[in-house]
Amino acid sequence: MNFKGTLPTLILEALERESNHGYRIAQRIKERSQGVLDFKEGTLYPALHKLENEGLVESFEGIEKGRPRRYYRITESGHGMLAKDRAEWRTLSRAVTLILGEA
Amino acid sequence: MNFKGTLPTLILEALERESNHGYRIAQRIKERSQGVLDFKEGTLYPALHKLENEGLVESFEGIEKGRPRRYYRITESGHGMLAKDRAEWRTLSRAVTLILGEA
DNA sequence: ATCCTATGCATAGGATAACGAGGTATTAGA
DNA sequence: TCTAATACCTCGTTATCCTATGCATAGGAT
Repeated sequence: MNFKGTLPTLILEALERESNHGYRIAQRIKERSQGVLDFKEGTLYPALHKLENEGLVESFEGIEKGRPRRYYRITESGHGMLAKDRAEWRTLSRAVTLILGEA
Repeated sequence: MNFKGTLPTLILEALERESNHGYRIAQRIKERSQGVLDFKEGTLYPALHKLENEGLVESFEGIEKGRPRRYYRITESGHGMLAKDRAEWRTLSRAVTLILGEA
């Protein structure tokens, strides 16, 4: 089960405190949502590349367990975008909840 | 500003108490969300036709101010779907709010 | 020793949702 | 008379997500 349009925001949130690599970001989203949100790899990696193209995240190479990993870190503009996205999420979710009934 | 994937649910909700025609449904969604949600006609009518194809709403012809209008009413299965959609909305919005922070 | 699962990254093809732009037509008011 | 609002509709484009697939390695089970 997933929520269209929220993935970029959730990725930025995942990178807010610490840099991470793609696979771990996806796991983190799943865990933090208690298994509800589960974005697939075919969705995650293109989204990550897009965020990088837009300058909202940067990637660098790291090594974990002797093997190369592609790590991502959030940029300045990424922090700004996250703040906007959070505000937008609140506005929209309140609007829908207003109509469908209290959560 | 809009929320991908919520339109069918919002349409069903709009028809829950009273039948209505397309244009009025869109206005209702906008009003009830205090102007936040604003689905365009190019989105609304195809969504309405799809719901009809799926048997979740039925249409009939009515007359308002001497001119024909296409009215929609929610069906039995439409009510069932609305209940499911409401539950799903709560699950998903809670999951996202859990990650992004309280509304 | 081999197989499966999980990890980890990536792309291709298809479905769906929404948007903008355009078309048609009527009514009410300036 | 012209414009805005009402009312319905379709088409082409873009974005998002999914499934399927490919490649590769590590660790545990058989």
